[in-house]
Amino acid sequence: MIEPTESNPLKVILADDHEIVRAGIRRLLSIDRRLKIIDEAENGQDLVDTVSYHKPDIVISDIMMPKLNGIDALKKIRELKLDCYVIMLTAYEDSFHLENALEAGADGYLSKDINAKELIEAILDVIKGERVFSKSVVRLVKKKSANSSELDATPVVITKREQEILDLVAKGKTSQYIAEKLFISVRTVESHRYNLMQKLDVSNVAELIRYSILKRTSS
Amino acid sequence: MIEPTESNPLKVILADDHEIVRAGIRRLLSIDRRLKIIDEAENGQDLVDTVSYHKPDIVISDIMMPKLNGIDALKKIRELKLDCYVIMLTAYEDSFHLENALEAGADGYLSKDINAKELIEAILDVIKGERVFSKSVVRLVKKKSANSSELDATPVVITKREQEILDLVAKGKTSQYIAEKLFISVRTVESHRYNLMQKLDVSNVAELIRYSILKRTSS
DNA sequence: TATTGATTAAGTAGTACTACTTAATTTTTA
DNA sequence: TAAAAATTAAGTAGTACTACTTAATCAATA
Repeated sequence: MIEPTESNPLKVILADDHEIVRAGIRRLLSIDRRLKIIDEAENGQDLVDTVSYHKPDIVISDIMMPKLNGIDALKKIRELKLDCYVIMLTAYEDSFHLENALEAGADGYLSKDINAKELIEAILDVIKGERVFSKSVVRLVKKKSANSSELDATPVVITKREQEILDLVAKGKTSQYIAEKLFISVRTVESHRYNLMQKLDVSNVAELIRYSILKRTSS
Repeated sequence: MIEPTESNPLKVILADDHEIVRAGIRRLLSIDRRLKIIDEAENGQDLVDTVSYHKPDIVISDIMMPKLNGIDALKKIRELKLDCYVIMLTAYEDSFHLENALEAGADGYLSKDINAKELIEAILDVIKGERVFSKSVVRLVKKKSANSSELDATPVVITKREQEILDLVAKGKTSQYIAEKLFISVRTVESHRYNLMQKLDVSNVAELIRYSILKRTSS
């Protein structure tokens, strides 16, 4: 990719199901004339279609979207060998989504907290072939790469029992309730909760729920 | 509606995005020959379409579905004056969804924990013109109708600040973190959390998040 | 059958959340 | 500008969750 210029700008496609978010990104990117948003998509299916049609240089996509989520859309884009860089822009700063995104072939994984300057820099870096992560995500990457030599890709395996407990936790049930329902000790439930959080690299029920709800939406 | 019989069974349509759930309901209803499932839908849009086409006697629908959620689908069904009873079958036992469902014109609101006998009875009751709620939901209804004479319909209003805090809570942020981010006291954040839970009639962060995520999916 | 993985459970300790009240200050609106 | 609503904040107390460890039992499988 040659250096983008005002007369030969980067072709960008945005994907997010919320008009507000798209408007926000449009706004952020509007300050740099080297970037041109050529189309937008409000779900993963639209995204795959518009990427096929427009052949953009770069895609900036949300993860949680109706019809087809961002990660599955990314997989399709890679399958179809549509040559473009893809940055996931998301509210989920956990290693579960990060890993899925990387595995699917994302070139970047940025938090929605990002500002204009950072986003534009990230795009330009990605175009140069680099991978970008927002600061808040770096620590997850570090943690992972410290444990593994290069690409460990240890898949997160949630057992049947854990899934059962996760579902109840996500419904707002207390450990006490879950214990009674499943005829096990409160301490056992707590163990499962703890193990789940370890596996998913989160530290509270809120993030646990995001995982459980998103997983359902994505599959 | 005349009494359904084996030779003249009730026409039922199911809507749920998960094949597993539909299969489960099919199973539950299969024991009563007076009920016949004539079609299924896996999202709200499909549901509206199939109801328009098939004119069923009764619809049993999930709330959280892609494309169009169950409540919005119900609204459309009512708008289109498609004459049928609608029971929401859901995992969300909170007054937020209950109220939305009732407001949209639901004839029943049942928990997914229901068993075959209860479900069949509920359907037959609804056909007689009654409204049905599963036990776990009754307490919510009671609470509401105690305060209000008949139809209070006090809308739940979440202030800007509360929304801001809800979003952070839903991201898994602690009160400590939120306080620092918004330059307010931890106790203030806790007050907002408490008020939010009161307004939404829930008692922990898990249910709070369901609300916040679902609200986003539904609007 | 020996090993691995799943499930169970408890110890210990700290942190965060939840419940409910009261009330002062802003801000908004009638 | 007075009244209402929103935001702030703290008191008090209890409950639930989170962190990390160790370990027994059971089931599957190599």
